[in-house]
Amino acid sequence: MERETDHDKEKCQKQLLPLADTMYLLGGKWKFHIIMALAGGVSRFKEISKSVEGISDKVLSKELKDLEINNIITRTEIDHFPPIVEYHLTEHGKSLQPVVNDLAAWGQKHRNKIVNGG
Amino acid sequence: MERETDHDKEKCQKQLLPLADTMYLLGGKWKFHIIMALAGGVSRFKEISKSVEGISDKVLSKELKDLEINNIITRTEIDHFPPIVEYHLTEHGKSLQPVVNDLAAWGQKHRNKIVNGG
DNA sequence: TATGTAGCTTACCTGTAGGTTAGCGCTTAC
DNA sequence: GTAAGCGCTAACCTACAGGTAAGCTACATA
Repeated sequence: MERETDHDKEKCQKQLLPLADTMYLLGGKWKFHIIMALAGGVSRFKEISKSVEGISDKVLSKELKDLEINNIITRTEIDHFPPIVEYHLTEHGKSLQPVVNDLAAWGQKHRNKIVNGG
Repeated sequence: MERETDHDKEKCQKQLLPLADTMYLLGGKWKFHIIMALAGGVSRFKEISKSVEGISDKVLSKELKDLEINNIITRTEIDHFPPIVEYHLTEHGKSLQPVVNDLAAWGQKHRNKIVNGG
């Protein structure tokens, strides 16, 4: 019954919570788009909304809030009229980069598998 | 305007599709639980449903179908009464392991950051 | 005869992510 | 005076993921 190769049930169980966190945090339709826009040097609200095609102001605003709460981005208001608000990736946010790359790489491989009828 | 460090907008755009695929494939409430159950040596429907606490038959059945379509698992019917069906990770499915580990590791780090008020 | 079994499927219901539209404060530009 | 601009927010609606409950096959046991 406990005949597993290099697998440890406890360890797996423990992975599930942080995994769920991550998936929740990065899930949804827009998170990656936004993160990548920010990674690409875009920083102001309208710039992001232009860069992330199709997103509405409301949703963008909400997603940015989510990301800020989770310490992925910072929000800086500059006292000015019309308002200026800048968003930037935190170090923690930047640490997502390799994970995202791996995910994308796997996704690419997966795409080929499926398309080529693997 | 094109002043980016090691960042390439095109590359990012190209990442978004496979990224979306992956997130769609692994997203939802149960996929990881199921994959981990299978990775842990569990293979029959009822075993999985017991191992993945809280999942309903209907949802498990649907998720397994999804995973099969996406070539993450195989489904083998054994002619028998009562029916016996075995599910196993494919090589492709197993190749998710490192990605999942990275994701979980980042999630763990993230959890600490947030909990410790990073 | 009734009940339990494995692996589903069908029908139905609910919660929520995300879409649409509108409007706010406050200034400059026509 | 009125229109446009930025960064939101509020009100509303829809689609879909996922939950619950029941039923199917065909045999085995009580």
